[in-house]
Amino acid sequence: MEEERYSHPMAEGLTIGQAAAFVDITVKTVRHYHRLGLVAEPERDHSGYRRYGSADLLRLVQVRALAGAGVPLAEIGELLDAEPERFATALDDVRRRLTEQIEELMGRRDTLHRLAHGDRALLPDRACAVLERLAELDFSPDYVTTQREALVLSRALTPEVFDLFLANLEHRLDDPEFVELTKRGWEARSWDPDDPRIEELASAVAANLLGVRALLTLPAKRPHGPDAASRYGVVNHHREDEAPSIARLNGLVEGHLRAAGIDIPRQ
Amino acid sequence: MEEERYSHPMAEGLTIGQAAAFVDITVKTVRHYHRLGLVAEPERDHSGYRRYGSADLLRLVQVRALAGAGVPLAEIGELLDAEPERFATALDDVRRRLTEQIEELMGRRDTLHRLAHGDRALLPDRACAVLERLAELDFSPDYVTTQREALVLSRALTPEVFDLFLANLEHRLDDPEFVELTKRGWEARSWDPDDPRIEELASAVAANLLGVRALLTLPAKRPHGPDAASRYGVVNHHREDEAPSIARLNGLVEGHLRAAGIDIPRQ
DNA sequence: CTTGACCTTGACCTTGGGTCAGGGTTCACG
DNA sequence: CGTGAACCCTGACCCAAGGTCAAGGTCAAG
Repeated sequence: MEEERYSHPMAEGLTIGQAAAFVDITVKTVRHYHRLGLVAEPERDHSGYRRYGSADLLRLVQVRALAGAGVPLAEIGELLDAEPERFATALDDVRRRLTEQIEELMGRRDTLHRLAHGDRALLPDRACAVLERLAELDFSPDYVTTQREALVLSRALTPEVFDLFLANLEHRLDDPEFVELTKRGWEARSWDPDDPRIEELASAVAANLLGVRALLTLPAKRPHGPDAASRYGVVNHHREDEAPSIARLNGLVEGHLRAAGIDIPRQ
Repeated sequence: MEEERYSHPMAEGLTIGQAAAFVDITVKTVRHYHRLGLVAEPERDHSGYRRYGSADLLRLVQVRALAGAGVPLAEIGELLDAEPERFATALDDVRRRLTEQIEELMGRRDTLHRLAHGDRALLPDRACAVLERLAELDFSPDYVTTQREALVLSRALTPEVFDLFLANLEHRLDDPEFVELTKRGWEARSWDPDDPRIEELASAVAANLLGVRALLTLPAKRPHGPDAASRYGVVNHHREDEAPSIARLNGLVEGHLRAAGIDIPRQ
């Protein structure tokens, strides 16, 4: 009776396809595990097919459970061959890693949520409020967008002056003259860079700004490092390339302010 | 003043390293995004360095937010260039995917938790209870292990007989004679396969089993397909290769049962 | 005797980058 | 006015964890 069992070549175990279905993975994955030495190669039958016995299947189940939990394949081998206590410790480790991953993903989901509902991902609430106020004051959407971008850049590149920038916007928006001058400045985008009205406007803007000198004073703790200047440059001259007239306007205003003793970084 | 800006080659924007630090990624990653066309290559300065302006930085921030949320890089490009409403829909989609991922990870963590606390990942509670009972009845740990493996295999490979297998164990463990015979059977592992005591033991075991014929009747719904026999074989002859005497004992018991009219699959 | 479903090996593709090699640029210090 | 450190450039290869394709052998059923 038993000899018959061994003389029947087909019954010596499961084929790779059956074994793979057993642990719910693909045939290719099983072979991958063999190549990595994670699961020993089983005996082959007379035609070269792998034949899986119970021990192989159990091993596959164990490997799959760990791999499915995110344990790198390279670690699974030694882990399964370790003593029970080390195994238990390692399992706990894996569980902690999983928990961390879950929390990180939840954080990302929140970020995305905020991204979907405006710019709350990139800017603090105070800045969002200012942007909403800009829209209420009937500034053009393009202007609001440009200011939003400038805020984002300032926050990231020159955090020391971000608060100053924000405070400026917050306070100046209460000043109807400033609002009016700024809207006119935005219209200047379409002017010729040599338009004489630009100089006039620059003088008016500078005078208005100089009305509250406290808001023009950079913090004593000036930024450091050789890239400080280029960071200022990126923020200060954001989008100027789109409108040369604006570049000229800004340059003139800066000149006025410097002439009045205000410390404005060059570039 | 402005000419000076443009005549100063170094101030035309941030270098790749500064830009990368800005969005908190590596230089290599930024270049990777360029190669994928996700972020347009910025202008180069006179020495061939990439120089990043505000628009580039904003784009990098957006790309990073999406990539960080798990959106495949290949999709990010068209997503960012899509109209706002399609973008919003896509964002919602991404959020759903993230939620799914989180739930899957939590499921894995649970699985791992059960894996760490015994075999509850692989076996139903009823089976775990039986295994605990085996330990209480003072069966050797090796025997318990072997039975556990047999249960796992049976559940996966021959689910139609798994319940029968389990019911058998549950009921027979109340029978002191069965317990005694089984322990003796386990000791037979170390006997010579030709030991005459094996035949004796096989008769006793068969007689005991035949005491409750209901537990020996396979379900009418027998398994299907050409691999049914090999599946039975794997379960029935699990670990026999380790002890030829056990193989002989099992064979003899099967013979007795068949002689008594019990339907036992061959192989 | 053919058909279709398996099995075998081997070589290359994928994603999101990391690492190495070989060379050019810029900057601050002495 | 060097010189060293810290950048930058390109290009080529490497990783996990498999997937896909190719070219052929094997098996059971009609």
